[in-house]
Amino acid sequence: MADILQHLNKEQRDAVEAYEGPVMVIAGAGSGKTRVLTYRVAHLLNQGIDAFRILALTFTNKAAREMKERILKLVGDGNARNVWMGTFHSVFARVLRSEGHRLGFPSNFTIYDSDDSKRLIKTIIKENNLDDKVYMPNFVLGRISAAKTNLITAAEYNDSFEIKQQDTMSGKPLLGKLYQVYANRCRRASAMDFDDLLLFTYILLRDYDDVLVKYQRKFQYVLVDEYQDTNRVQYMILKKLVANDENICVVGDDAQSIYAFRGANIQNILNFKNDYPDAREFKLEQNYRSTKTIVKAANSIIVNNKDQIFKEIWTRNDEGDLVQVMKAGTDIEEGRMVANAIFEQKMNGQLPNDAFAILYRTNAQSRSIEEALRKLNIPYRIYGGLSFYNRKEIKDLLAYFRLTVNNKDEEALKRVINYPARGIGKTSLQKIIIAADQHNLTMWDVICDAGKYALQINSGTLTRISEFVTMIKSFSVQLKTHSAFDLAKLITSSSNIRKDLFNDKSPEGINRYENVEELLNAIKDFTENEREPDPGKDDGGEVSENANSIRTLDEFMQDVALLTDADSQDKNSGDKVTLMTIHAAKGLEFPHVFIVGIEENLFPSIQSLGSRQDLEEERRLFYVAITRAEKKLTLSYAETRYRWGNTTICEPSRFLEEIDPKYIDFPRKPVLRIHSEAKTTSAQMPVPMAHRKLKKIKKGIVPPEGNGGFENANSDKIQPGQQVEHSRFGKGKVLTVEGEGASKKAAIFFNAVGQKQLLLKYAKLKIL
DNA sequence: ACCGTATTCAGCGCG
DNA sequence: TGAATACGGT
Repeated sequence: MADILQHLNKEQRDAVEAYEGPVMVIAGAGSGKTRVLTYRVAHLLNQGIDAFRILALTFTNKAAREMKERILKLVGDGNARNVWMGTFHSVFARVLRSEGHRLGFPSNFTIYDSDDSKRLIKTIIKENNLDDKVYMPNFVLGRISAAKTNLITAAEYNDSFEIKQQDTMSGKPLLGKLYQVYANRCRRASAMDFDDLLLFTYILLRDYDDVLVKYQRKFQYVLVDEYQDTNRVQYMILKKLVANDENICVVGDDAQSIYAFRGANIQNILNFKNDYPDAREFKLEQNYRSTKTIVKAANSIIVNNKDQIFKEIWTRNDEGDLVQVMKAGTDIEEGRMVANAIFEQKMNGQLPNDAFAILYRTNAQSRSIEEALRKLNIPYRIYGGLSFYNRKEIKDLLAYFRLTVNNKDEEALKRVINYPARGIGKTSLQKIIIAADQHNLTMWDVICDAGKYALQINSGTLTRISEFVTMIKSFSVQLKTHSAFDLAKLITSSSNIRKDLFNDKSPEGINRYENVEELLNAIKDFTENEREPDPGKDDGGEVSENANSIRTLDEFMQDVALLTDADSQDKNSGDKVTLMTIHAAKGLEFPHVFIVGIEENLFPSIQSLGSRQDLEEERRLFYVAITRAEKKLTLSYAETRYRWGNTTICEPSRFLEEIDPKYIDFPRKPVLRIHSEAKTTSAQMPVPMAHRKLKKIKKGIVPPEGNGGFENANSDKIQPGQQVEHSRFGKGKVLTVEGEGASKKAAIFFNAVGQKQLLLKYAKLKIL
């Protein structure tokens, strides 16, 4: 048992063995981060520490599940099952179910997903007769979310003179009011949004000593994965939880922080040592994933960032192939080149499809790639599209379940009161909402007693409303007496959802019907499977009070809001090429990786060019993308790209120049690559012509190509000793020139940014 | 109440 | 371009 540590290298072992006190592990890409976490938990268990006292927080549910499996394998006995493991949201949602009553929330509170939040905020904006061009729902939600993430409640938001002034100056003085109304509505509906799960947890720990003490005792050892992507409220929760023993271990990589745009605070990792002066820090710098070439290429990119913890990732793996760069005329051609390259590499290496991943910056880029793959009959799977739980039919059915569990859930009520159509239309609904507001009641209260509120709804509609209420009530009373599956089945039929979907015989309709069946199957599985031991019950927790009783629908609904596609996705995986955004690829690895669309204004994204921080986040994103590759990395860019219905001219990304050219294999001539397609398409001919024509049209929008004397045509003339000026790096001196033709490169020392290796083919240099 | 047409918008997305 | 929503006519 003790020799599990033999599987670890020195640094990993040190990090695992230092199990008391604050520890930070800076784990470079592919350095065995997950390994350290799993072994650390295993090690804690082997030290005799009670599994119920260990809390491991992960970034996704999937990561939690996988980690749990690995630990179970390592430790052997089932004890590891009792470790609290999950995302911040799922763990603290459970805490809130048992403690939330102190804040006025019942244990059956609903969790609003972002869709619910958006509908609600839209409703509120409309109710207040505000212009949704000024108060754009997404923007308003963003503000509210940011406030919650930074521990600012609605009351505090409205009390803050500074915030008020800021909002007034930006022409949106009513943001505070909207926040307040939104919060009131959530509360009235006994609902929390995702941010509330964290904010209320923090408030609970801050204001209720007994709660704080209870959970400090419960969570004696806390581990946090992907610490670089935690935000302020998560940070504060952790700080509260571990304040006594400081047995906290955070694992992360500042170089892979890619979620600052939604509030992740990279300072959490950079400041860890200030927060915990006794903290021990371990760096995992040996990469086990990628070839030397890939590791070094990645390093040469990330050094361009200023904000980072110094580390040097290295590997004992083979040198490997050079990073291949492909240049395409158009996005269509880029797709073809990638598909052809995969086809070739598959043949040459006898590789399965799932050895390949194609990563892109934006979802919109997947289309041209998909088409090309389809033409070559290469099976693929796209991640990040509409997830199962986001489908309309699933949400509709879940809304019935939600309303059954929590009658106050207004977003659910609005969703299903007239679906399937039962003649309770928009106007009637509006009247109900107004009455609810006037009497400060929930919509449910109003429709329960519809006669009482002088709604001015005609009697036929009133009858239908009362039938609806009766139906939902009949579901609610069966919650505790029927299994989740039985009740779900009943609801599906009694609500007429089953009939409604069954009658639709279009292919989409059939698909929807099947999806509903699939959800019911999932509930059946849930009903039949044993309940996980619930560590939420007081210490020990082995025997929960209902251990032998049936599993009910409200139990099922507790988990479902926090599930995502990841759960339903892996089972039907099969041998397919993976297509996903780089964000979605975090934490994954593939033998062969293609990163497409490496162009200025796309990657880095045009929105990131304004600030150094944003640009550095894009660079980290590129770093993450590169480090997904194990064996071979291929980068591609197109000279023109169809975007928003227009063809735009593209320049290769600055990131391409930043890669040390000695790791790059240069663009192949498109002619070589598309010959196999020559007979099936005529697209290659028009390309250059269309290209030229568009250049003229777009001249005003696209950065001038001449670039004020910054040409790359004069690469022949560049010689050591010359003073040159670069369009971005400024003035510098040429140190060496090597290579020939396309691979000709120069080492140049720039006054502003230091020494750079530049590929003269790309570099826009002016000789001074 | 419902359906077809006009308009708008377009970055990544954990829970 | 095309998806999602708002609007206006029946």
